[in-house]
Amino acid sequence: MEIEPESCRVEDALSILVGKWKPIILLHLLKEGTQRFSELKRNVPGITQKMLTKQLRELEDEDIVERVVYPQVPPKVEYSITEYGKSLKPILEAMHEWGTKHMLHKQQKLKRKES
Amino acid sequence: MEIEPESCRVEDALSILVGKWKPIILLHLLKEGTQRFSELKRNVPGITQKMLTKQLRELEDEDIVERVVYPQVPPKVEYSITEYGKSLKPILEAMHEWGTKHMLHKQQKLKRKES
DNA sequence: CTGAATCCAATTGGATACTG
DNA sequence: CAGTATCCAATTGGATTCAG
Repeated sequence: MEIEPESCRVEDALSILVGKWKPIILLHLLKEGTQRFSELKRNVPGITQKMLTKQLRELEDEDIVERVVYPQVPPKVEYSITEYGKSLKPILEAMHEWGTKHMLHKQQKLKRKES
Repeated sequence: MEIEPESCRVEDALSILVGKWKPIILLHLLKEGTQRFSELKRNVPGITQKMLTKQLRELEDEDIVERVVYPQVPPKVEYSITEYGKSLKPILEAMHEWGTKHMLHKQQKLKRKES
């Protein structure tokens, strides 16, 4: 089946995934299930609080991620993938698979250049 | 199958597709086959010469697009998707399909808010 | 613990003019 | 026709500080 360029919705899916940390955040939530803010922060090396908050908010706005606040002191906030969000899993897997092959492709290209 | 977040290659695939005009350029090349620079420019409404050049160069660097220059005056340059580049097609289709559903999802969410 | 606010650097995209 | 070059605006990401 052909996609008509005029009615292309690739960008709409793309915009959900772009953001320096979104794929890895999603993978963690898919793998470990519900996680607290601090757990995610620990699991995603290098991310700052601001960025983690921002990326989670954007995913929440698109109904990909659910945020549950426990009104207690100190605060406890849990994040998880929604059922709807899980529909992204095949796409993430396809991209991971393609990306893995592409890394090999680039390595081989580099080797050809060297010799 | 689970993707280990530590070895995630989603970003690598993502980086090929990101860029304001890349998906639509790829769709045109997939649909119409080989196209001249000026044809692409006409087919992608709103794009500037600079942007078209830049996006095509980036796709070429990743071996997704092939560029053939005919040494004549006035110049003629043809672009096409490589065989390797065609391996992206299933991903583009999956994203288009997901994106289409996501637009509906958002519309319905909006309607629920209104009522 | 979770996050908002501020300030700044880097990247990306666009308008325009010029060229072989 | 198919670019390059320059300048500028917008967006994105990061470091740091403050707060309930």
